[in-house]
Amino acid sequence: MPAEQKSEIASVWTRPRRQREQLSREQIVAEAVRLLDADGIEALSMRKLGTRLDAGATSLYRHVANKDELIELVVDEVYGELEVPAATGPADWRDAAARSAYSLRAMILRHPWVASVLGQVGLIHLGPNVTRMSERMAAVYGAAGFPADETERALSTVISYVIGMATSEAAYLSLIARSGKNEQEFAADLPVPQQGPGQRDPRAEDPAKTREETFDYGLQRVLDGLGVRLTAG
Amino acid sequence: MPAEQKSEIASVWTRPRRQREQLSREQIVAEAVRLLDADGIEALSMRKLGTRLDAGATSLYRHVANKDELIELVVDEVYGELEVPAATGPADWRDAAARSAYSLRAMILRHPWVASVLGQVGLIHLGPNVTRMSERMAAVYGAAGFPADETERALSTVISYVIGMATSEAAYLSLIARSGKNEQEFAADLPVPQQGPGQRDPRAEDPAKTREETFDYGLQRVLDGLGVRLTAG
DNA sequence: TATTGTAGCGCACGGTGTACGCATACTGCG
DNA sequence: CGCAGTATGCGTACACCGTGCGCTACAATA
Repeated sequence: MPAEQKSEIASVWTRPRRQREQLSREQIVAEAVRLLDADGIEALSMRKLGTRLDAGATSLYRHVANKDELIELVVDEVYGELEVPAATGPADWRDAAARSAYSLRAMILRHPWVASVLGQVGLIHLGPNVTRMSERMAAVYGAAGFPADETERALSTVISYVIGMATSEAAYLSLIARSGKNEQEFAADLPVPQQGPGQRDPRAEDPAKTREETFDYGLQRVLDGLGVRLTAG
Repeated sequence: MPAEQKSEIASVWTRPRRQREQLSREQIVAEAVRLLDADGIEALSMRKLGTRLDAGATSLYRHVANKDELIELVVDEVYGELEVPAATGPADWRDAAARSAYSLRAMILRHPWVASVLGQVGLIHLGPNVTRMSERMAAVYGAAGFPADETERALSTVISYVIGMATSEAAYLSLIARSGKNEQEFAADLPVPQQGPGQRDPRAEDPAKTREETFDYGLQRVLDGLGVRLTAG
């Protein structure tokens, strides 16, 4: 039968389809993080991601329900980078809290796109890494000696501050990245209000350091405020 | 000539185009806010917005450079809703700061979509309302009596905290909105770890109030921490 | 070997932002 | 009043997006 023969011929021409190494969810998520880090959130499309993995766009849907779920997975992935000290006791609380806060800030600055996603993704039904980090941080604050029912609020306070500050830093850095300049050039060209023509803004010299100092200032104030509750109790 | 006649006939059939009231940037922005409040960020498209204004999608581009610029305008618009007390002096600082903070939180909860946008829009080149509010808030902190060079950082600290906390609240509320339930039902169905079967989570009774209390707790701690710098100086 | 499940993919659909050029309406001038 | 110049709205088109559907080729099982 010609039809059969034709299909045989076609299957001859169609190369025997070398064994494609299988896609996996881990692979997809890892490549998505790379793409996001390189090109930002608006550059993430299923087609581009598929191409990077030598796969068709729709193949990804065998391992991921949809794009939103992929983003949840990706957020959980980077939460896995956090370093939260083990809880010890009241003496070390402030140090451990500060380390956690710095680690969270560093993660957001390494992956500025998380900032643009945290507002849309509720952290409620997120994955194992988010859960684990939350528990570890809760343990740190639990061991600190806050009045009962306050440890959760204390933790939220610090996390909110860090996320708020780091988000605005990340947005700023994304803006710079899109402008093509580096941070110092960008800051130097920024119009600063109320300033004489001759004098330069001292902050323009090392903007990254200034950012970190601003972050640290706020963090210390927040920890000061929480510390009052500690000693009072 | 038939061609001319045809065009005349066509212009007869073509209704003389009743005077369309002009589109204006203000109108577009106001309608965009309404659409965003009603249906969230992912529902905002130029076509839908155009339809709501009885206009074609591309007509909007006469008044707005592109969608990103529209979003910047819209963000600036809602910043105009903030109520920031006039700066008076050290005695009133804490009250004024708290009022500003509450006003900012309320604005974000009224317009939960801003939370999902703050991470992408740098607040650097934003519009008159953002500028004005920033200046008013800076004045409040400037009159408080912080050591020189600290007022800006103090302000950033509080704003970061409020934005971080309100963003997570907004994400939570958006999630609920998508689920169709109301907040109380949603909270009741939420799995809460480590809890006996008989006892109910007391927070489930009035989740909105619990959220506000959590916000206030953190705000008071932050203001406490800043207050230390005040009295020390 | 025959069967059954599954990973990958081509195609298609409905949606998006927005560039372009035309037609109409308004404005300011003679 | 008449006309030129400009501003405004819009239809069309393009490239891209997320993703449902059904086909094919292979892996594992019976």
